[in-house]
Amino acid sequence: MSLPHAILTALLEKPSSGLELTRRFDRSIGYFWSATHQQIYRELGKLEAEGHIRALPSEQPARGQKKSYEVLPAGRAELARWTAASQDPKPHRDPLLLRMRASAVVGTDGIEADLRRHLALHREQLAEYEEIEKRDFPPGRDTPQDRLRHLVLRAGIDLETFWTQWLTHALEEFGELPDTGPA
Amino acid sequence: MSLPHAILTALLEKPSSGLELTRRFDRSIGYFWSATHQQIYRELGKLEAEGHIRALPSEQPARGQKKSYEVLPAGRAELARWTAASQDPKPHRDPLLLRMRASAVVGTDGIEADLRRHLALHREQLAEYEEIEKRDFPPGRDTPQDRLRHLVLRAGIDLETFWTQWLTHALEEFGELPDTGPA
DNA sequence: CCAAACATGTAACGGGTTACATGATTAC
DNA sequence: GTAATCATGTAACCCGTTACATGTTTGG
Repeated sequence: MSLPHAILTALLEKPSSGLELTRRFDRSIGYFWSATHQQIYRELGKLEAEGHIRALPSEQPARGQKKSYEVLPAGRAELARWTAASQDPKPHRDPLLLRMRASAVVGTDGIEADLRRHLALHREQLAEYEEIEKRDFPPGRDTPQDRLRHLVLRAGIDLETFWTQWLTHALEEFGELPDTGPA
Repeated sequence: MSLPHAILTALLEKPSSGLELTRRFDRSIGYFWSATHQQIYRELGKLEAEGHIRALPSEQPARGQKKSYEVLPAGRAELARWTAASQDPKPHRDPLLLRMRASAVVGTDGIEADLRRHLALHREQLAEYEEIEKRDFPPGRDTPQDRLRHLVLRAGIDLETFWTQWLTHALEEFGELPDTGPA
């Protein structure tokens, strides 16, 4: 039950249409909660039906017409409730680690190239985050809001740093590993 | 499409019944791919229908009776294919980071306690991983398989280390943060 | 014998993914 | 005017989650 709350947060930061939300989910918010436009439209419908958001009065007939939403007090209250509620951490699910474990059984042929590809992708993402940090959080001015958002970005940076280091280490091991074909 | 491959890996490491698999998914494999017994039974049925695994010949009538499976050559081939195939990294989805971002908008009331709880949980998990490392990967003896499995465990250790550090840092910030009520 | 634990399932639901459909606006 | 793009939506499928059902073995 996180998508509706991700949308409420985004709409509180700035009222938007479905497609604008989709674009924002490809950038900042999407860095730790992604969503496709289909999910977003479906969820916007639900949130409106529940009285958590409403369409800004311009009353277009619908299809093909831009429709912007804003958060209602009930929506803000629901978001505050959810944010403060205790939630158990969900177990990770990482296909790449699974493949590493599988390769210990069926052999490492072919996986090394993909490790390199992932390493390149994580390096790109890391560079992008660091660019954002430089641009949006220069030393000095920090409101409490800034500091919270910076913390979230730091999580992204540190996670990407971890992956680049781990993948580098893994590839070093592969260099020394005698080629294990299928057992 | 990872669960069937997680099961194939587990069965190759050691033929097992559904419940035994469920227990192993609560331990080692579950550290990066969790699954409930319902998922596992559903998937075992599919894998058997596809000819990737078969029940070990003891031919019990079914309900309440233990039924063990082993991997067939077709299953091993499918696992090798999947392991070597290129896969895009899936975007993260982390509710806690989402809540941090939401708390920048609706206020931080209530979230601090949950951050402490998560910190304690990640510390526990980290200690457990380090225990496993000490027990299963003593310095010295390392077959290629050992080194691959150790790499996977290191990923778990480093990820938990990241989270404990990040949460500690976040809680320090909270100590200095003037209480931001709902804006 | 009865309760607890073991062991295998079924059913319903919800969210995420993919493919497709359709109307409006803009650029050439 | 027509092709590309913008914008909103529908439909189907798969997987993960939760609740429940049912039979078997073991311990007291």
